Amino acid sequence: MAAIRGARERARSEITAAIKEEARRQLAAEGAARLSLRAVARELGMVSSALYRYFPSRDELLTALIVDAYDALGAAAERAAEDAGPGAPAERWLAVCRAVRAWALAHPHEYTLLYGSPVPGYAAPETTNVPAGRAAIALLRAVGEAHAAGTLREPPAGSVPEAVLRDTGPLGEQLGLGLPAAVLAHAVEAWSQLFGLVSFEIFGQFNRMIEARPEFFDHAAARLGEGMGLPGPERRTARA
Amino acid sequence: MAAIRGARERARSEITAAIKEEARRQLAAEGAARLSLRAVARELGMVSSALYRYFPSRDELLTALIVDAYDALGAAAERAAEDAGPGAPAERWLAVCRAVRAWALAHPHEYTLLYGSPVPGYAAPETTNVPAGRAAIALLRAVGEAHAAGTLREPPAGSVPEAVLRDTGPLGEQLGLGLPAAVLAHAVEAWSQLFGLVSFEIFGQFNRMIEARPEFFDHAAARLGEGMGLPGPERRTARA
DNA sequence: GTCTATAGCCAGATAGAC
DNA sequence: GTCTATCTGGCTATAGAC
Repeated sequence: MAAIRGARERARSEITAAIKEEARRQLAAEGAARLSLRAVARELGMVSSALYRYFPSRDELLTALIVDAYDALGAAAERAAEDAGPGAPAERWLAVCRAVRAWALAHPHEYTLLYGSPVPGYAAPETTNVPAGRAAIALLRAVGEAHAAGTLREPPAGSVPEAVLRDTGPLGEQLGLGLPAAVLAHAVEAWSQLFGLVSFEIFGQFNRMIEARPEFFDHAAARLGEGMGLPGPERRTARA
Repeated sequence: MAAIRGARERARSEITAAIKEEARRQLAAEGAARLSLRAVARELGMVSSALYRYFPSRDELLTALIVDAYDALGAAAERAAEDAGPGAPAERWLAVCRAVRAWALAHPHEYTLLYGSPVPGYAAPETTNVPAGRAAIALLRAVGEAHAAGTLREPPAGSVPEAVLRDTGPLGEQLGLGLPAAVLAHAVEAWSQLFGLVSFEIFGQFNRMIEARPEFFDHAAARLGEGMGLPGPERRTARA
């Protein structure tokens, strides 16, 4: 009985995985807005109604794809942060930035699902919030480490508007990384700007303009880190 | 005869405008990927085949919408640059940034058409290139002015990778704004980062995180200008 | 330029047999 | 859990009358 349930559950999870895999292929070909349960079923040799046993609606399938993608991106970011090791926040920042870009280039359609245009008529449920935060937190840790070590150049007092601090203050407490509101404001700016760089590359805005994209990205991402106050490579030893 | 042709052409351009207007409404409701000639025709009380007299295919209609949107954004950016007047590049930079954001907020679905996910199966023709450049050029003029006035803090020699300079050098000559390759590299970085800020706001990534969005944007955009070497407001008089 | 009609497709979702 | 069948709607695009 237990064995049967085990076999059934394994079959179920294998079919679920196959559905998601095929759906990701369709994401590439048609885009999220035109993801079709019927087409997925057709490609898998199933009949469309059978799919409803695995995903109760098209939107649930979309949500599953989104959660998977956020988790994959988050895992890539966390791995890069760990590999970079502690003690060199600017290097770690850059490593995580590179990991984000590398993941986006390797999975452009999933990146598009996360950071491209919203899908009309679809609203992501709250369950996507935690996976969505993973990559951001991996980036913020590099800043948090520099702050904790006292090597972070902090924003001049009064330079960040009060209204913004009222947003980032509570956010910082919620994150629990010990980041002051002004630093977090700069970090959120850098975070969104980082995704501007990646999105422009993924969405083709650099076509016939920038060909040296890895170099361009590295340079821009490193400058983002500096702008946030991370100690530059040349300054690190002088301060340490 | 001439009057008849005039009337016919007026009717034609009025219908063309009505089609585009309705198509923009659909863009909002369904997204570019699901823009449907039939639905547009239905809403206008026309029959779908009649639309083909105005736009030979769905893609041509999409191209027309894209060109119109780039032109509207470019015009808004140029107007902001003119209103800001010469002599204060940082203010002009900020004014154009604000104009880009304001246009995006006022026309989120057209912004999405331009800077969101690519539409699967659609490739924009070359005719979109010139309109696409207008907003970027309006931004670059602020930098060019500071450079011409000698108030621009230029990137340290050797700080921008050679491979990037090989891209931005020819690009700068093509633009004819007299910008050195290294400055243009920083400008392209800032340009893409600016759109990162706008896209995150338009696409909802700041929901339940940043509420003071105008202040947040102004602060970030001004810092982008500073990072590009534009003279800060406090430094301007000291240098002039 | 607009119409009807048509070809040849596609979709999400449900009912009920097995 | 999968199947057939069905409902109800959608689409691009073309042919040919008017």
